Amino acid sequence: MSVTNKRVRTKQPLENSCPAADAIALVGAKWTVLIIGALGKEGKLRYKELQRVVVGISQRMLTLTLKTLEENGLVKRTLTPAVPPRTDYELTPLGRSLFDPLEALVDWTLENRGAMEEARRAYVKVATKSLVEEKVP
Amino acid sequence: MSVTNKRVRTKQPLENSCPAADAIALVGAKWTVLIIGALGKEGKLRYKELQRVVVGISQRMLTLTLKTLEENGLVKRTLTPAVPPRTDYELTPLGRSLFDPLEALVDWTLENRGAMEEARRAYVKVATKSLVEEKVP
DNA sequence: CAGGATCCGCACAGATACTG
DNA sequence: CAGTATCTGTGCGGATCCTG
Repeated sequence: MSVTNKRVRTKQPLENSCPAADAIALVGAKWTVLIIGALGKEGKLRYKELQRVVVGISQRMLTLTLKTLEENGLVKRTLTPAVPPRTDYELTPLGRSLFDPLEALVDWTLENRGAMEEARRAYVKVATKSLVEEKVP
Repeated sequence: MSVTNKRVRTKQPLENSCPAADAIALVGAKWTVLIIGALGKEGKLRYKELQRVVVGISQRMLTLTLKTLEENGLVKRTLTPAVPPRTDYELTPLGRSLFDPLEALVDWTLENRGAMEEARRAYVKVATKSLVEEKVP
């Protein structure tokens, strides 16, 4: 195939459930959120800069996700042919309109991350209680 | 293991990237969005009702996702022992607070679904143009 | 520098059958 | 009814090497 590999989120076998299930899957995808976030805050970025900002992403996933985002009209790719080739990525108006609701979601997770972790530890405690209280009298 | 299988979103090898990357992964997961959405709109629902509302979900994913959501304090499970066993699920205050930003995201996808599809078709057109214009003169 | 191509593990998720 | 247990495939995603 022409791209590094297959597309991200290609499968959409459950159109019947929610009509936007696949769109949610794309929009809520891990790297999508981080890339849109990066481009939304930093503005226009080159390939390498994105790779540095979005820590931990592999070249493959960066290229792949960017390609998918470009395909869906969320990101604009500007190729400047030069001796060292230069490619800039920026949000389209559509991509920028996604930034706000996405940031709201990110803000939520940042605020309630602690509460979730606390709930998780509390859950583990009760779950293992019946076992613990016999093994550790 | 005590649960049907392994947990959803168990791996989190990239804590270093964004501190909320895993939380985003959980919160943005396909079934999470649909279940929170269902419980947010319908209120308290039983297991079977959820399975009917969230069309296309398997018993496994329903149980698994609910378990994860309960573990993270987003969903409260109320078990009523009876002749036909009855289990109700509802959002916790934390879960309800997630509903708004999540709905904003869903609304965005519903509004811009068309624009994305259009961009996708336009993208395919230019991508295959060089091929098409020679094979179909 | 900005990707493309390929190999491959492993978690996600579906289908099915079985319990309390 | 409300789950659990198991077997299985599919494709996401990382690592590595290669090109214009």
